[in-house]
Amino acid sequence: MDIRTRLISTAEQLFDRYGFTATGMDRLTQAAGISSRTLYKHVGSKNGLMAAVLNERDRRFHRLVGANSVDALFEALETWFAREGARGCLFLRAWGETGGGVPEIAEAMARHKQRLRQRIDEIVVTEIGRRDDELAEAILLLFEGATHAATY
Amino acid sequence: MDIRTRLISTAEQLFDRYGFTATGMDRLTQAAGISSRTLYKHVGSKNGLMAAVLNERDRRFHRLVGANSVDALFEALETWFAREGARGCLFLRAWGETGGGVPEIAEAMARHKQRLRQRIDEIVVTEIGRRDDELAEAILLLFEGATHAATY
DNA sequence: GCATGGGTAAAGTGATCGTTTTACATTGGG
DNA sequence: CCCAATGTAAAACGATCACTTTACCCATGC
Repeated sequence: MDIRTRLISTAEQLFDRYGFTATGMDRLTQAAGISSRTLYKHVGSKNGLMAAVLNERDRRFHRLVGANSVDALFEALETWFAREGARGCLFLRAWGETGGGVPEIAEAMARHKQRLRQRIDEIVVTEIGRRDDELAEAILLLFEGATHAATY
Repeated sequence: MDIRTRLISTAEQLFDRYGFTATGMDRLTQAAGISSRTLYKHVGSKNGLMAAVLNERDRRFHRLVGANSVDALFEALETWFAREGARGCLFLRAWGETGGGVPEIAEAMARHKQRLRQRIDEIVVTEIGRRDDELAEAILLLFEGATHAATY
């Protein structure tokens, strides 16, 4: 596997499982099996790594959630939980742990949520044949609620 | 104001605003205007402080959410946001930042979520005159969804 | 045939972490 | 009157933080 891919995938697991701030770079390099020098050549900084992890997760998320029905959307979410566990939205968690003060992370989170909302808008259109902002909002709330309630 | 109260209320604000792990004890003692020795006499450790903050927040939360209609429940939530801002569920955030590995924190979070569910069960009974687990679950999802979607 | 790019290992940077310790004020009750 | 409780200020604790540096290895390609 490509070094950068392995790094980001390892980091995603550790960040998700133990938290961003609580996960140190030493633990990260050791788990990924690379030297710290290589890590910094690839992602520049811890914040850079966090942003890279989020952006990669966003791509993977939207690959899974490509369905065009509400049922399929929530089935995809359950598949995600079964595969990777449910510990809340990693984007919100990253944003919260950094106090919203890291631009690259705040942007990654904003982009992700915007795309999620767009995806739901599209699903609503294919389901009922027209836009419906209130319906889309309700589905978004249920989706977000399921994401977080699944942790307990 | 009582020292312990001031400490816990200050800590709640800083934890909420900047994250638990990212908030150091120096910053905390300085903001609360007490010495670190006094802090440790009162709460024992940082984990103890986090648990104390969560338990105090749980009490405050249920004092606000004492309503007995669904509308009043969500109005209370909006009041909460207006007063303190919306940065996601502080219990889930604490649990996530500690990887679920601190018993006092995991228990505080479990207790809070259990009480929330009970509160919703009671509201359902007063609204429709009988228990309805599926309805309660749906309301819980919407509540959890609103809590987190309000951050963006 | 050797320069170059991409990797490793490991020590070192200064800062900051949570926590404890030392030494000293203040204050209320027996 | 003094003892015990409760507070402060400030230094010190070792550990760990994110990150950089030094020195070296090894392949690939001109």
